[in-house]
Order: sequence, then structure tokens, then C-alpha cells
Amino acid sequence: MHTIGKAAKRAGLSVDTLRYYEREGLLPRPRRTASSYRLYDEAAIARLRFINRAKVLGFTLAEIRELLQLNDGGGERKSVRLIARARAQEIARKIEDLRRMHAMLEHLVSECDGHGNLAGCPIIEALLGDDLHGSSSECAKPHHGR
Amino acid sequence: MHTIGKAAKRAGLSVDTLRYYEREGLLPRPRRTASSYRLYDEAAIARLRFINRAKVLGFTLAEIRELLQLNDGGGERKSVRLIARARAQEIARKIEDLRRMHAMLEHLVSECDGHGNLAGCPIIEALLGDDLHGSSSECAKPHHGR
DNA sequence: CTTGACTCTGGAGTGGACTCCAGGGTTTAC
DNA sequence: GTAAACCCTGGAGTCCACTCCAGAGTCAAG
Repeated sequence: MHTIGKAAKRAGLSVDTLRYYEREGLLPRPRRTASSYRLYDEAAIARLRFINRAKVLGFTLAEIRELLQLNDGGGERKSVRLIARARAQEIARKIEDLRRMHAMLEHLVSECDGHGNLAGCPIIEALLGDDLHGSSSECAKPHHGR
Repeated sequence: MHTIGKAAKRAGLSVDTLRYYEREGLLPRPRRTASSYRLYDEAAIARLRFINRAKVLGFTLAEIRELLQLNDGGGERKSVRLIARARAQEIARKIEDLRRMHAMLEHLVSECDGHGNLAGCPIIEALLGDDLHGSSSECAKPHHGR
């Protein structure tokens, strides 16, 4: 049994974060000592690690809560798979957005020799003008959310 | 000369956003009518478009302010180029992070047939277990910032 | 017995980029 | 003339995932 500080250390999180997760319903209310110190067992720490891993994969806390509820309530694989797939698709979209941005920036940087004042600087020109990357218009606003 | 609503529409922003940008110093204080309605000319609208384009490229408002100040103050190409390059590098890093996440998720999803209850679901297993993607350990936390 | 490290609670603050509100005044269309 | 649609200001609220705080209690080492 670990007090909050040790549990936090073992899970790689901060004490405040553990209490926050508890408030947010990602962790069940833990057992307490007589002096109302929280006590965490190995299962609780495994749960914290689960949360951490899912965060690394880019899940939001809301999704993680969903995953945990599925797990706690004996949900179905189908649901978990769906969440993971949605996440993967969102990430793929985001990557596409970023790749477009990156291409435009690289293009602009490559066109700019970095000498002289701003008059005629291709980067500024591009920002001022009507076209951002030469000609075509597949330049959409990035998708929002996360 | 446009009042704020029309200027906002032409720039593809909201009225509130225009006032916000003014407060934040991205826009100079505009001329006013006798009844203190803001008036925007074409130059102001061009500036708004500039801001919008830069946002599409993923610049933060702070960077955009910097870019605008450079432009207003007759800065040097070198500085602009530097900002753009830094931005491009950040984006490249972010793309790498997302790619890693995506690969892991896709792997997990492909391993899950989507049938049955959660016992033995590879996605849940991966989140619970000690390894996230088979074996190696190149799975770092995503870089933070933006 | 004291010091320092730990824990508790409830609540406030952070940042980035807005977005919304109340409580007014103004302009335009019919 | 009146209703709708616009504009003004200052300030508060939003989202997310924390992070920090004050003020108080508890525990382990020396």
C-alpha cells in the first residue's frame, strides 16, 4: 500500500494529478488511513499506468474515462476498437494538416535567401498575397479539436 | 471603409475576434465614426488576411505579432526566415510524434478483431501491460508546446 | 521533542485564443 | 415611427489538463 506521493512517483505523475484524476472520476475513491491519507494498491497503480499509456497515444482524458468505464463495466471489444479507430483517424487527419503546413513553410523558407530588408521577402509576400503556395487551392484551414 | 461586421466577414473572422486582436496589439487602433464605430480600410483587411494565413500555417498569435512588427518596422529578412524555420522544425517534430502514435494505434486496431467481450482485447491488454508496441522502447512522450 | 517531509481540503490560477454577456447607443429598412 | 440589425464598452466565461496555494494535520528520523 502506497500513500499518494509514492503512488504518484511509481506512476510517473504528480500528487496533484492523482487527486485531480480522482475528482474527475478516472480513479475510484481510494481507501484511507485513520488520518485520511489515501492508500493505493497495485491495481490502482496499474490503472494509473493505463491512463499514462493512453495519454501517450494521444487519448484525451474523456476518452480514457470512457475506455476505463468500458473496462470496468465489462464492455465490448467493438466499442474499444471504435474509440481507437476514431483516434487513429483523427491523428491521421492532423498529420495531413501538419504536412501541408510544413510543405508551405519549407517552400517559403527555401525561397528566402535571408538577406536584405523585408521589401520583397517571399515569406512576407506570401502572407500578404492571395496565394499561399504558388497556385492551387487545396489549402484548407486545419481541422480543429485536439 | 467597412464597419467591423463587414470587415470581419471579409476577413473570415468574427467581430469579437477583431476587437480581440486590437486589444492584443495585432491591429492598430482604427479610425472611428462620430458615433465611435470602428472603420477599416483595405489595408486593415489585408492585415487581417495576413493574420489568418499565418494562423493556417500554424503560427501562434505571438509569432504573428512578431512578424507584423518586423513588417511594420522594416525588419530584416533574416529574422522572418528564422521564425519561419523554427516553426517548420516544430511542425516536423510534431508530425513525428503523431506518426508514432498513429503507428501504435493502427497496430492495436489491426490486432483487435472487434468481437467478444473485453477479456483478452489486445487494445486493453496493451494499455494494461508493460509494452505498448510489441517490444522495443522508442515510445517517448510527445514533445509539448503547441 | 523538534524538524522536516509528507498529507489533507477547497478553491484559485494558468495559457491560448477566443466567445459571450449586459446594458447601453446608432443605423437601416420598411 | 418602429423594429431589426448593427455597433459600443468592460469584463467574465470557456476549454483542457493540470498546477499551485493557504492553512492545518500527521508521520518518521535523530
